[in-house]
Amino acid sequence: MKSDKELFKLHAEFCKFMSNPKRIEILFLLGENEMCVDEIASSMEVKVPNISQHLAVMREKGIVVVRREGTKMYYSLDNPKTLQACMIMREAMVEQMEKQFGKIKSLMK
Amino acid sequence: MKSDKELFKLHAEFCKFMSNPKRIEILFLLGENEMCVDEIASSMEVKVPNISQHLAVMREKGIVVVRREGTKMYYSLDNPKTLQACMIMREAMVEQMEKQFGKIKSLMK
DNA sequence: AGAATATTTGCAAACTTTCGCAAATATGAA
DNA sequence: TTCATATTTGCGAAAGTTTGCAAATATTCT
Repeated sequence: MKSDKELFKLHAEFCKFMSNPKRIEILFLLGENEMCVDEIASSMEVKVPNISQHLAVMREKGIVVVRREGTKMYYSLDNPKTLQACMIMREAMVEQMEKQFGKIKSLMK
Repeated sequence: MKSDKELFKLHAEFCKFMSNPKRIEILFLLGENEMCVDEIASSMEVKVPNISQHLAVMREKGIVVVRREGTKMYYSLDNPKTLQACMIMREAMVEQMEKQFGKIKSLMK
């Protein structure tokens, strides 16, 4: 009863990382390759401190893990399920958009 | 290039509904049964206007659909994939917690 | 030790989210 | 039409998020 609420709260906290477009982009990037902070930042065309802050959020939740190599910090996904779930959400979104409009037609091709 | 960013933004907007524990609880409830607003509210022990606001968020994104029957509004999930993705996220979270701590032991049983 | 490179942290400003409460709206019945 | 029930909307306060920039820290190389 009480612990259900606690579990939904943890679940929402865990999912919060997906509520930001940059963090979703990071998730997809790291799904392909382990990358260091400035590689992610330059690949996304975003300032390094901002990326570092988003990575800190993802690290706290255990979405990404980090490995040091000299002065560089290499980030990668801790569990492929996070990306898998995120991809299914995207499928649901695309199906939803197809149902309602032709929104995607201009974006996807 | 530009449209990738646009797509990540839409994706994050779509996923935002999962960043709130009450909306996750609603998703799980509606996964079992179609329900009307005050059934959801009393089952969750939350005020009706608050539930109605969360349902409006989920309706906007196309997570839930609604059907009127007299004075009652019956809500249900539009696409089972949203619940499926949310469940995979929960599995990832539980696996993550198991890796790090014994957090779940006290909550799950 | 000092310089160079890579990353993180702190902080303030702007913006967004959540919630409770009262009021508005919609339907059905008397 | 008036009343009762069910749901939504508007609004304001409190709390939380995102970003940029400067400063702090960590590692390596000379």
